[in-house]
Amino acid sequence: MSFNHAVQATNQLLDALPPNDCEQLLSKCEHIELNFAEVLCRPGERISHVYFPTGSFISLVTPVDGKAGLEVGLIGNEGMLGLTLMLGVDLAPFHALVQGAGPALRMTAAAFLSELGQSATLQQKLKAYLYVSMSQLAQTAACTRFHVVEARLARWLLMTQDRAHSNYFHVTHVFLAYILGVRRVGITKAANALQKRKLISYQRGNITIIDRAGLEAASCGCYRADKESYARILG
Amino acid sequence: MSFNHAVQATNQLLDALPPNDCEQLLSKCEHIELNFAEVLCRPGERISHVYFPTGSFISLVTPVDGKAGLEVGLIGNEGMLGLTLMLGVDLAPFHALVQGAGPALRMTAAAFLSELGQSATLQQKLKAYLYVSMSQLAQTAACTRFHVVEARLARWLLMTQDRAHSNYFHVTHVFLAYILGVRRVGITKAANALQKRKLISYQRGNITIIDRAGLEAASCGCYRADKESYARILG
DNA sequence: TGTCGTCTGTATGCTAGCGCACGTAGTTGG
DNA sequence: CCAACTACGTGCGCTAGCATACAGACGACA
Repeated sequence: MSFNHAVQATNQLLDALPPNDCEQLLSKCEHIELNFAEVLCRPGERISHVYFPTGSFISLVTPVDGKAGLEVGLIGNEGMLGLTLMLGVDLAPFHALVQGAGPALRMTAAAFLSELGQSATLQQKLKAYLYVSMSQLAQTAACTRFHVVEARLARWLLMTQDRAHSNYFHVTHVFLAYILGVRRVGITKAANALQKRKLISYQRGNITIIDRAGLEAASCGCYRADKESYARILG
Repeated sequence: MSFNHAVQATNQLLDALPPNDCEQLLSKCEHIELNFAEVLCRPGERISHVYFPTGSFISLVTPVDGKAGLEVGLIGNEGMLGLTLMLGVDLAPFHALVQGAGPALRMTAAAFLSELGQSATLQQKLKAYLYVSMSQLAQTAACTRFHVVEARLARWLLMTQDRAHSNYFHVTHVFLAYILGVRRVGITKAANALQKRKLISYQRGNITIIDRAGLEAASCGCYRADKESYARILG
């Protein structure tokens, strides 16, 4: 089966820059391919590179009590990984793992910081993106506390569909359980419920979104809230 | 009963600045008194002032589904409110309400931004503080998901004791329930359990921490994690 | 001193999600 | 073609926390 990504050539943060800045930045980037489940950084470790996903997407997970975890961010071609470098701290705050394989642009931390000093527009954009990331982190915290697994799953599928730029992607129940901080069985039940309602189809990790509108209705308001937050600040 | 605050004269972020920068900043501040339960800003609204608590502390709450809420940050004299201004966005991301009455330093948003441009040290400190705030936000998200109310309450009491600079402070069960995103009855039970274990004493909103070490043992690891995060980045 | 409002304690029935264990269906590979 | 592995489905007993309701306790103030 083909993965059918409508791969985006570039990254929205970079696209928004003046042509000169953008070209300059691209000249410092290398094109790489991210592999599924690849770990790009671990909490507390040095950040060696920043990543601008183009056709891939990355999950930020905060580990808890050694074993469990909770996703606190999802980065597609609308964002970047390594943002915290611009706060003058070169330690990664979260676990970053590749959720959707595909192309990305990569840059060394040093090059990134140097470029950041050159382009005021880049700086401004990234600050805005950081603000949005914080808002979404808080939103996720609240969502995780108050909403049932089924709604949270629906939200996650929508967010992922947006970042995969495809109605098809691959992710197992075990993985989802880790991401959402619940048991695998909880995901199985929720996914089944969504499937019975003809919103998605699901077999051995291959997810297809069938009814996007229905899925939005099944999700909690957090999905919409996130989109609005993004649009208001970066739109 | 006296509130017995060992009131700190100043704010740690300001104290860490070179004397000149600090004086300059203080000259732009006004000394004010924050009242209990006072709302300093609402999500989506313009930020008019930034606040540096000295003897007071402030709770950041993200509202959810109109009614409920969840605390995503706690600001004492180790931090400040209005940090996001330095990201070039003048909209408040959260609800800020005064949790502990007392003195604070206040500055207009415009003055803050202007001063920020003058002092590189201030900028660097605040960026580091922002990084820590983000880490703690993620920690709170995970904590809220995985830890039981009793442990979360213990953590909150410790965090608050640190910021109140006193083993005595005032907060009702209803308030705590809102902050921790649980029912009031859940707080009642948890607080009772802690009281029976002689870790705190509690009557009509008047809390006294009796056994700090015991409380630390009763809390989840998140309290320690937060402190370590703060110490590593800002210590 | 009584009354009212605020704060805390307790009871009952309910549900989402947990831990554990086992069963089943596709997939891969010798 | 069989074995091993991966991924999904189900069942059972359990617990934390939910919603609601009501009762007692303390304090302020008339």
